[in-house]
Amino acid sequence: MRSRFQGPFLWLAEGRGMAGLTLTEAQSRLAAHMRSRGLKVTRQRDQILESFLKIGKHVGVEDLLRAVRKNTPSIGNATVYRTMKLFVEAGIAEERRFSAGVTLYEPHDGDEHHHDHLICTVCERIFEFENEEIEQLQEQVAEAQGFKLTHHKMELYGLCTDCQS
Amino acid sequence: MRSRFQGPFLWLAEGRGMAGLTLTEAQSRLAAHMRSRGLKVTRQRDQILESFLKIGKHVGVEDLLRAVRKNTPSIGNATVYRTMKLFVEAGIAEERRFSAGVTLYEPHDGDEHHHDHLICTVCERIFEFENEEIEQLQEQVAEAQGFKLTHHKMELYGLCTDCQS
DNA sequence: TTTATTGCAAAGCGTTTGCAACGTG
DNA sequence: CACGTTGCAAACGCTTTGCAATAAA
Repeated sequence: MRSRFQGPFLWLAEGRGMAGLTLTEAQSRLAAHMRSRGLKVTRQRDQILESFLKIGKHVGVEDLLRAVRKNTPSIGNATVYRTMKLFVEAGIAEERRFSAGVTLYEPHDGDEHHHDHLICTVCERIFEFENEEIEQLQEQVAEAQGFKLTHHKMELYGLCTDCQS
Repeated sequence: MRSRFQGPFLWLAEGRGMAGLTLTEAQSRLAAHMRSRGLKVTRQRDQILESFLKIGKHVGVEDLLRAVRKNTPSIGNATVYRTMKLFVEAGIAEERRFSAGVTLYEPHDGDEHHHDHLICTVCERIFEFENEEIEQLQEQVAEAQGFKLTHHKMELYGLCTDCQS
């Protein structure tokens, strides 16, 4: 019954370039985080970081693992799981759970340039978009309830152009 | 490491009343759905429906199961899982996956009266809100990409009033 | 009487953990 | 050298499934 999740494909809705986080930038961010916590930068972590950024978009652990194994065949899945958590803590990656129960990671550029997702329920492609107006209204809603907002998730589901016919 | 999910508590942000879906309304909706599909209305399904609506807010299967067992101690968890899927198909319930990996169900009133969530990252309470302006902007964004919107999810995370001190 | 549904227990899936060997600082 | 990290396999928690018994229609 549960159809295997095929993809996901990412289509940039706004026609803008890919993630702004460069490898060297991420590497130094990681190094800083490791240093400050007494942790170590290992070959595996660096390899995972490289593959992760090369993919540059939403990735699940399974796909990421496959990518990393091209260079480091012996890597274990536990390492990837552990490392992605680390990346999240280091501010390099963001974890997103989509509706089908799929957990994906995506590069975290910084707090400027937040984007949300448009998801086609038929072909399961994921499109990105940004909308400053909505973000401001979200702030207002939060403020009205006395909330101090830290982050948010917004996903719009529907049929993309191709799947409407 | 993974802290057991405590709750969730629901706080109505707008001070409006609880879900508008009445038991009889839901029962007839269910009966119609069953009839049209050649399925059966059983004691268990009716019992689950009653407990589900009585709770009236976000429930996980575990909590719902506990509630139903007060009246029908012999009920199996598989039945609850299967029934909730059925309710979703019948338009009685909506499935929501929150970030912690928690899957919750909530009564589905109909398409009018959609609400979203404000979630405190400290106490994990979930507040509801509605904002028509945001909904309209979402429509605009979707339209700009040629999308036909069917539904959406929006979750705002932050610190609630109580947890800011 | 037919066919869907139930409860149970077993399997499934993605993720996490314990551990001994290993590698980094 | 000390101690964090790795890969492995086993454990985990939630969810789904196969099955024989049961109950709606």
